[in-house]
Amino acid sequence: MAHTPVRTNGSKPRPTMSDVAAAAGVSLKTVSRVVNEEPGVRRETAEIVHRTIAQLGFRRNDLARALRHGRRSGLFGLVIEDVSNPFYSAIARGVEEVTRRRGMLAIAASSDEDGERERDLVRLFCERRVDGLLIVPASDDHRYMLPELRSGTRVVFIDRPPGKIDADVVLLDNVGGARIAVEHLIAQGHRRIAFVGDVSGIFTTAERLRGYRKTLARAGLPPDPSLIRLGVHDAGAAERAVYELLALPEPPTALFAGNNRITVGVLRVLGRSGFRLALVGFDDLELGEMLAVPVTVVAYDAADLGRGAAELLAQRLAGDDSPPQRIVLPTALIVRGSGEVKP
Amino acid sequence: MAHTPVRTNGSKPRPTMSDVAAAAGVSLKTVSRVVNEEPGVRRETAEIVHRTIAQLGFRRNDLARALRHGRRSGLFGLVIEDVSNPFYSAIARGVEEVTRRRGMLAIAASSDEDGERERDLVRLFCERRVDGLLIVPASDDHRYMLPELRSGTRVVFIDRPPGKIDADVVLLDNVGGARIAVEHLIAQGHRRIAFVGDVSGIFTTAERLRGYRKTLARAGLPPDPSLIRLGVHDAGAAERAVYELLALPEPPTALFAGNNRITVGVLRVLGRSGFRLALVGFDDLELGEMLAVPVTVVAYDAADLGRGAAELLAQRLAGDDSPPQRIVLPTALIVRGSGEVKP
DNA sequence: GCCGTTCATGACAACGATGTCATCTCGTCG
DNA sequence: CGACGAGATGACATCGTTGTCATGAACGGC
Repeated sequence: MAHTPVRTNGSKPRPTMSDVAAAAGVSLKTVSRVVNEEPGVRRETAEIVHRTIAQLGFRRNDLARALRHGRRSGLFGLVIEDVSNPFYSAIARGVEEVTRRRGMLAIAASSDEDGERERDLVRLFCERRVDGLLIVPASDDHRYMLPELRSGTRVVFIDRPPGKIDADVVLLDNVGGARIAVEHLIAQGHRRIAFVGDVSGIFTTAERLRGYRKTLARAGLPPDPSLIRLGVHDAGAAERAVYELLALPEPPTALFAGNNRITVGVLRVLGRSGFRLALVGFDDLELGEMLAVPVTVVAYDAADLGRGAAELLAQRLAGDDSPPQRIVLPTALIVRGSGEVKP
Repeated sequence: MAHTPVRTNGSKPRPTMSDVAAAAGVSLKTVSRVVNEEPGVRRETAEIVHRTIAQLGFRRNDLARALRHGRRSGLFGLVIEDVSNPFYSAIARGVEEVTRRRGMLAIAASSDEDGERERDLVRLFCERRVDGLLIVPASDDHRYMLPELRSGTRVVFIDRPPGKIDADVVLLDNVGGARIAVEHLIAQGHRRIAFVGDVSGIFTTAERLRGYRKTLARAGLPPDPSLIRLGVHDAGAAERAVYELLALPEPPTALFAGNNRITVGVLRVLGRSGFRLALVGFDDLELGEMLAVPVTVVAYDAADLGRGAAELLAQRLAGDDSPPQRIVLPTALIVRGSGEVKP
């Protein structure tokens, strides 16, 4: 335990360029030149300055630096539902990969699906003069950020399109994902395929439902409203929905779960009750292959959402003023067993 | 080069307090007073200013604000291994809960277990003048940050103690967790209990190994070096280690897995081979109860690590200069089945 | 009616960095 | 030998905000 003691109370203020200049016997501007590796400083002078910097432990103040007119803060602001949710933290990771390459940083914060919190975060981020915003929408009206956009702060939306404004957005192919899921179940011979989804007001739910309906129609299967359960918000509600479906006069033989929480609820019922029911879920599950019922899912690369959005944002900041883009990322079916149960 | 502000499109620059002052026909300082809700402004005047602010879409510039001497940036810097890893993102969530309550924000970034990257991030954070740092160590020598600490930037370490400096740290009770795991296996009647762990140089591995050894000794069970496998870094290596253990002349009847990656590897072997082997893992697994082999684990609240560390950091910034603390958070056994297999 | 007090407001410097421009010192060429 | 250009360096304003102090008006007490 031969530790160097941390001296915290007698904390000297951070040295500034002026301090370095004084100690090195040069002018402030010369220090600035050395720090920024600008030309026009004699090698010897630069060395002296470098030594002094190391000796004083000088660190350039990026706050002051960004203050000068036209300078950028080098920050992206990321608003997601919950930083601890694997889907969103994967997005954050994707964003970080882009910011890291550019020597930037990202501030992430959770909106917890609260529109007001989203607005608060946007305000906080703008007060810190982030160069751009990346937002997974929690509110359905984004006109409140028009003044920010006019002031040059750029924004790219992720996973859901913005409400009432036109802006860049990076989405998953929700319709296509639903299509491959339902087509897979149809190919196994199923004719009565149920859909359990979250509140239909949520963009992703609506799109997945749309894909489900379209695919059934294209296969010539008659739509049956009793097989569609919406407003299912958590695993518990999903369990109840499944029991209701199984209690129908003509129960479904297959089920398409609209997101991972619902898939978990369905799996609980299947694990407990021993019902035979084919299942394909949207969103991959960690350890999906090691579950008691290995689950077939529609998967995608969530980090790509973050990467794509951050790249687009960077492109916008670099001056790209083309019309707003809508980027759609592909989904793929991962076959593990639960979706291959025959009717 | 003429001074050309970087402005991406035809966007107007953000209005400043001066702009508001001019438009409202008052002085800059009066606007400042209104914005900061300082006393000494007539209600009427304040109203005019508020209207002008709304009309121009003024947002106070926190960069400029933080520049004034002694002001805080209102930012915490969080260095974790990987923002997309559930353990670390839970920590980030805990930190966010604290910063949110205080109107602050946190910048999180991933060190990817790279000591050099950790130093880079600390440098970046300090250049942005974060008020404090929260670090899950990736390097084993933190003397490099002594100058920062002397300048008043506070730091709290998470999950692993710092190297070669003395500072606050919030840890899990690794020894205690190992103890309850091994005691549980002993209580089931096991006498040959193996330990599979990561590189022994990692603090958490060393502590868990220590707890394992101590508990065996206290139970009067002879230590057997052949039952200890270290340097196991991923699930694949864990699989191989388990096969080796099972091939011993006197194979173990129970196994304590040092972390979640190892637990996954062990579960794969158990799922495939049908071996009977009791298993307790350190770290909970998502959907642990729904796995083919429901897994008994040593669990804890990772968010508490973040919360505790952030609270402590805030306390330090508020002026607490007491000696460095070591906070140890409890762990608990979650019994699900895999640990209750009899010898 | 004068003076001291309070209250509202404003002028100005400072924070730490960078952009602009001036100055100063050489070596070199005519 | 003197003018000149190039390279090195520095003085100073500036970014947007807040802290300090000054100013000016209104007001009450004597």
